[in-house]
Order: sequence, then C-alpha cells, then structure tokens
Amino acid sequence: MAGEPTSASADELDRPEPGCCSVGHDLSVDAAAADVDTLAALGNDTRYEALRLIADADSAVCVCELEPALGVSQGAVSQALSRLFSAGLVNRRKDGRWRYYTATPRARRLLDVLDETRNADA
Amino acid sequence: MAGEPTSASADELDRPEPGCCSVGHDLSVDAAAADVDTLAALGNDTRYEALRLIADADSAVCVCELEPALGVSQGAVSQALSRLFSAGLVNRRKDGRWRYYTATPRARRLLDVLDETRNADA
DNA sequence: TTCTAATATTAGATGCTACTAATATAATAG
DNA sequence: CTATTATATTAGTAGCATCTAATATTAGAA
Repeated sequence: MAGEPTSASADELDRPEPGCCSVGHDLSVDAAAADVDTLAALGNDTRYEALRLIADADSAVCVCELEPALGVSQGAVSQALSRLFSAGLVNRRKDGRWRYYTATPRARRLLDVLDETRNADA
Repeated sequence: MAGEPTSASADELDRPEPGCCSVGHDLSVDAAAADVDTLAALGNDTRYEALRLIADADSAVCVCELEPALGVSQGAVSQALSRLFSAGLVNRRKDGRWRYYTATPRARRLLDVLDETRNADA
C-alpha cells in the first residue's frame, strides 16, 4: 500500500505530501454527516416503505394508515417516522389526535432520482 | 390502533378491505429492495466519503489513493468499494496491478440532488 | 371526571454492520 | 523461479440499529 501509479519517484516520501497528488473533496464535515444521516434514514425497509407510501399518497397520511401497510408494531412505525422527520424527509402536522405526514421536496427529489435511474445505468 | 379518520363507519370490518381507504404504492418488491440497498450503501461515512472522492476526482481513482484519505484499513477500503460496486454506484476497471474506480451516472445524480437540496428545504 | 383512541417513549433482546488483522490472490519486476 | 506490490477475501469482534412489548402521553368523547 504505497506507490500511487502516476505519482513521484516513490522515494524519499517521508513528509505527508503537502496536498499534491491526492484526492479530495470540498464538502464540509457537517454537510457530509447530514447527508449520511439522510441516506441511512432511507436505507431501511420500514422507513423506505413508509416514505414511499407518504410520497405516493394523494393527501397527508396519518400513522394509523401506515401501521397495517408496514407490518411492524405501532412503536416501530412511530420510531420510523421520527427518524424520517429528523432527517428532513417528512413534515408533520398535528390535527386532533392524529399526526399527518407529508414528504419534503428533498425526499421527493431523491425518490424521483431513484426512479429515473433504476434501469439502464452504466 | 384503528379508526382511519376519514374512513367508513368503523363497524363490521371483518374482511380486509378490498383496497379502498388504504395507502399503497406501485413499486415492485425487488426495486424497493434494490433502492434500500443502494441507499444503505451510501448511508455510511466511509462509503459516502469514498464515493465523494471518486466522483469529485478529475480522473479515475485507484484504491491506493483512497486508503490514506479515508483513514481506515486497506481491507475496509476494499470492502467499501465492493459494496459501492454491488450497489451500482461505481464502475471499476482493472489496469495492471491497479483497480480504477469511477462514479456511475446514478451515483452522480444522487450526489447532485443531495447538494441541490441541502439547504432551504421545507 | 373517566374512558378510549392515537401516538410517543423507553427498555431490552437480537441481529446486523463495519471495522481490524491476517491471509489469499493477482500482477509485475528481477 | 522469487520477491514485491496492489487489491480481495475471510474470521472474528465490538458496537450499533431495529424490532417487540410495555408504558406514558395527549386529545377528544361521554
């Protein structure tokens, strides 16, 4: 593990190479952590299904409608929705005893890209 | 856990409701599972960072360049790349002793959406 | 108030994930 | 051939994630 194909002569490389010849990106640590959190939130069957159901519904969806469709306990559904909310993928509105959920624009765009790129990718 | 706010009279509901009054989406089980796998692949610091580095690089990137940038063992980098490959997020090309990785269009589009929707979302 | 329904929270178990370390494979150089 | 380099694979493990079950909260109805 050393050699970097197109790099310098592979000799006298004690200093950590001031920045040359190495990959890097310009995203802030916080932004990256937030993205990872968002993606991990969606990378779970229960939460992904919940978000699809919410995004595909004609109107806002309450927890009681999701529970039978998801096939896990009520507590698990509530936890899943909380996680989606923390990740900025759903909005929620309280109305009487019910909580209504809708998908955020960010969530919709992510789902759209997944749909658009599902097949015929390189 | 029953009641469905806008539903029917909440009586005589023994049959499983032929489809009415419940949420649903039209994605195949396989497609959903593949999406979840893709998202879970990206929902990890090491793999997300690796993909960012690959996508932001001017040319294809070899494993030896990623290892120092990611700060985990060589085996862990290899595992991360394998997972990204299985998820369809990177392509790889063998050249001599090196393996060069590039991001797939799907990966680029997902990263773009994350960038575009990072702030000012509802 | 009490009762019931809808949702949230907590505790605990179980399973999965992602790492390190060691080893294996593949390719080139000598 | 042997030695070295680049990457992959495997085994084992520590920690994390997700579920269920039970309990708590909140809101409306009676």
